[in-house]
Amino acid sequence: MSLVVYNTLTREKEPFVPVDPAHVRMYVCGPTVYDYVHIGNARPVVAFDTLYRLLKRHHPRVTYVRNITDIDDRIMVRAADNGETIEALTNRTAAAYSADMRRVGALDPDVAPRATTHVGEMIELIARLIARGHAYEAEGHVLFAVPSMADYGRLSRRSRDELVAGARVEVAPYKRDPADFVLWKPSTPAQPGWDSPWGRGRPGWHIECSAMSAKHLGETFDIHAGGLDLIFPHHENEIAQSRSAFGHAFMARYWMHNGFINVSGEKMSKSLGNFFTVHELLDQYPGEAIRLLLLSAHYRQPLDFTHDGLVQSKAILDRWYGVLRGRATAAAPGVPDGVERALLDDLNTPLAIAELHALATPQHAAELKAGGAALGLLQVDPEEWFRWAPKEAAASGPTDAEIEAAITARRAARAARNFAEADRIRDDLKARGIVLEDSAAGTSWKRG
RNA sequence: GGCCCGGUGGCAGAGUGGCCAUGCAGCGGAUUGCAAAUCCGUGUACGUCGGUUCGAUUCCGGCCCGGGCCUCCA
Repeated sequence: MSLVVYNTLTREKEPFVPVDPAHVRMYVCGPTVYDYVHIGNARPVVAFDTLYRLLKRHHPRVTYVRNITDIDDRIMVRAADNGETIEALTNRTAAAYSADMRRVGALDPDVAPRATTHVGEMIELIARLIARGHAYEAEGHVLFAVPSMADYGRLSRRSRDELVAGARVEVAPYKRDPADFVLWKPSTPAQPGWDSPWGRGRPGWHIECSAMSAKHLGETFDIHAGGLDLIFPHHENEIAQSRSAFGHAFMARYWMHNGFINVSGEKMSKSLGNFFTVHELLDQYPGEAIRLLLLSAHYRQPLDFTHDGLVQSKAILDRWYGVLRGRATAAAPGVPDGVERALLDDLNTPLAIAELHALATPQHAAELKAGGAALGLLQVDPEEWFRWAPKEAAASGPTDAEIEAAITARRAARAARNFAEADRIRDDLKARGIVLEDSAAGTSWKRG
């Protein structure tokens, strides 16, 4: 069994062959940290976290880099609006991002580089592009000369001419070619900036990923991933920068892109305002339910976001944890074949989930847990899972001790065949969000 | 206008040239003091019109519908 991935560069599924078999390297574009991320931003994190886990099972060494963009005009605007420093804003938001991503079950990347600590590398890269005739200085800006690259546009399958013809924005007068893009731009004294050979300024959007991937992964590497909307211009321009600077035939061998989360058929986005932040969702649903929902559609397909979908995901996890409950199950060694086979086929997580359903029986509990691990699921103690409650209910609902006391009282009532009282206790708990389940072994409960 | 993706049963969502996806919901049953949970059973699904084929939801073409990108965007 070997991994096959869909490569945006060729628009085909291809066998995954690492550049260096001893060391697989992947880069995923992370967030611009000016606010809490929405669930759409969490999709690539969860999808490619699943890929990271898979790669680690099949290769001796994997390095996963997920960057933090902490210099950007939106950050500058937001910090000014909030009356806080850029550092305070980006530190706070980046910390919230890491915490939220952990709560949806994502492993930490091996390296989480920040743009602001790599400005030196960016300046070096830009200088290199100028020296090689791929970039030029104009009015304090440095621009990448798109016509200097013969096959610019290969990833997004657009020609320079098409881009120019379809352009929706005004072309800055200092550009030699309308398709040229900014590598470095000047800062006013009030704006954050760094000294450079071209004066005090700050980097353009795309250069950071070229600089940071080269530093932490090398001039070429295996997988570069992110959302569909990054294909153009972000990834196209990264390729242009890195290949032109280093002279290689490719930057990353495989380009993987996840589809969008939709709301009522439309892309979830900050500008449309139709988004839910992961942070607020985590008050209402367990992170694991959010993760399962994100994995329940194939990563390249659109996924319609609904609260009902989260409720369903939680119900599925309740069932699976119900199988594990009271069984002190250790995960079986390895990953069940069906699950692994599904994942190796371009991360077919919905099929892997179907395999998990087939394993959701008492006799397969150990495999269920092992299969869950491959998807980053089912790893907490079942009792802990069933004690989870939405933030509000957790604050106002009965404590574990109160529940246990009520169950004891009910057991006494049942023993006395006082079913009216037993049912009253059960209904009372139900009204407070606690569901009781009687079995031969006794009564268990869950927060529902 | 250019370049891309999609349209599968009530809903979610895989997949395949001929046979079961899977889950949720619904319905029937078992079990239960009653429930809950669990278990068993239960569905003429593949946008549309043509073509290729012994046979197409699956391959090819047209059309319709929806979505995305075209320098803020996961």
